[in-house]
Amino acid sequence: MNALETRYTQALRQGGVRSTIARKAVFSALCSVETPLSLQDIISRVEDADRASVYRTLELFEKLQIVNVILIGWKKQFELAAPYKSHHHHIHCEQCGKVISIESPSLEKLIKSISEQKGFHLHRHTLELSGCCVACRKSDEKN
Amino acid sequence: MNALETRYTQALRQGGVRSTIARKAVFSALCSVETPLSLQDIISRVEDADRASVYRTLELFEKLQIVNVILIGWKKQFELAAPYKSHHHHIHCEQCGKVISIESPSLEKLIKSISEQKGFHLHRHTLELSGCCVACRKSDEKN
DNA sequence: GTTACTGCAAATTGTTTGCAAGGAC
DNA sequence: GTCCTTGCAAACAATTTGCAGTAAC
Repeated sequence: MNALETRYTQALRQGGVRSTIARKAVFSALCSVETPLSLQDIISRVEDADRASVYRTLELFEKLQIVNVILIGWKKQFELAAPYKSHHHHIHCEQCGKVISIESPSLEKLIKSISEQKGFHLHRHTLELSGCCVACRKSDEKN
Repeated sequence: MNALETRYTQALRQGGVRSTIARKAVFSALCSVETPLSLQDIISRVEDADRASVYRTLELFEKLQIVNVILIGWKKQFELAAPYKSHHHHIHCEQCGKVISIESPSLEKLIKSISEQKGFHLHRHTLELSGCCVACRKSDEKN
């Protein structure tokens, strides 16, 4: 069992819930990819758990802050939250669908200070950018 | 017809689509509120349009950049985009559900410069914060 | 052994589609 | 008058729920 898995098991225990095969399967599916997955993606990758359990598991994981829900285009997608995966955001190309990650300490600092100004204690946040990548702009010029 | 409606009508024309009663009804519903609305909210507020038309209309509005789709908690929600409504983001309280708006030029500047660094031409972006507001923190302390 | 969790199947809710009729231009 | 758009109803897909059996602790 690696460090991530240990941390995951502890998180469940601290949340007062059991560590089960179905939950582990969902966690592993999310661990095995770099990009976010939709609910249907996860359901089709996870043989060891029923559809209903995947729904229940993701809802739980979101409460326990094991995963983040994000909206890419029109689709809700899931990915591991920090500290299971480093904290980051995404920018996705509307033309080719490519998704790349963004990490920016100064951005994080600014977001935190804005929420404090508003009197909030910040728990989580999501930022999604979309536009057109270099490659697509170049191929557009050619045509 | 006010300035917003004129702009809206022009946007449809420029998009090469017709200005219809159903579309106007959806637009008006979004104009009449301050906070974002879910699909079901919109369907129930709009008497003049069928469910199916609301779906088709929102898809169109998103393409034409008349509305933005955002994720608040688990729910996809819609609201008017700039310039129909000033560009802003949200912070919502996980306890009482209150949603307040955020406008920050320095944040916008930073986001723009980050996407340029990544070689992207930015079309749109969403930022959603969530946490706990002052009021809820105070009432928690009492209990 | 106890009780939380799961899978299954059914119920419910959300979304999309085809097509004839109606409305915008 | 043309053809885009709508409403309707039906098909389809996604999500939730109840419950008996199973597995975690």
